[in-house]
Amino acid sequence: MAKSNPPFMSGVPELLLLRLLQTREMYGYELVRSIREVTGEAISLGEGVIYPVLHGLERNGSLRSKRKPVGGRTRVYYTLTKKGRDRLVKLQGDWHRIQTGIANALESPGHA
Amino acid sequence: MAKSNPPFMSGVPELLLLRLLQTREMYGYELVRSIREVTGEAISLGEGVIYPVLHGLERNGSLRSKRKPVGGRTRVYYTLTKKGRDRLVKLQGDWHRIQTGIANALESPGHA
DNA sequence: TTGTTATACCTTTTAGTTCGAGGTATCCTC
DNA sequence: GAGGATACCTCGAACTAAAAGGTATAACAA
Repeated sequence: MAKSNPPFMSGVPELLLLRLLQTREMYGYELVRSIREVTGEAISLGEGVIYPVLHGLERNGSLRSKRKPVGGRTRVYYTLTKKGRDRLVKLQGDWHRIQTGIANALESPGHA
Repeated sequence: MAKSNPPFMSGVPELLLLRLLQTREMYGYELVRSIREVTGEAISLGEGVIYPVLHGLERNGSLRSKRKPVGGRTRVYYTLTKKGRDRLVKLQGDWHRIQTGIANALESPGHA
């Protein structure tokens, strides 16, 4: 891994993409900006992260894409498939579990 | 990365170790079990993860170690240094930020 | 006393992610 | 016509964590 956005993420890009696409279809460049907004600037993922993940999700059947020409440029819009929705539910559950586990660890006694 | 404990962790081992050592000094093998307990089984980190992180933290001055022979075996106890305490504060802040950002992303509208 | 489980340390290999930088091309504004 | 924003993409480097393997002592059971 590398060093910005501080650590603590792995699978997070995937989770965020699926979550955003649950609301409506979106294209890559748009998703890059959306992630910054939606997370209140807490998380910022570059195109070099987003596109590969998008392609991977499409390859494994979680997403479907369709190209739309918009004013000379082409946008590639992504939509969730059934499999993608299932995957999202799973990841949300995982995240919740981990997040709760860490919260427990951080709260316990020892603010000595 | 790999695939168990589900994803979503990176820097998490370090955070948990520092947090546990904030309470009291502990040795490696003990930390491995403690992490399972404290996180309510949500997170399980093997020795292959813990020891290297411990050594890294000591190398960079976040931890100090001392060997104690206990009934024939030797235990290596770790304690937080000033630098380690600072590091913990930083990581907790990072975690909080990320965690909040993701919570925002997951809650927003779109439960369509 | 032999075998197994638990304690306790450790390293190496492998697999996987993310980041950053770079690359192309169109459109719009100044 | 230059520069910035839009829009797609790929590759290489850096880093992580996971899994598996390795040593050795202690404790307990068969």
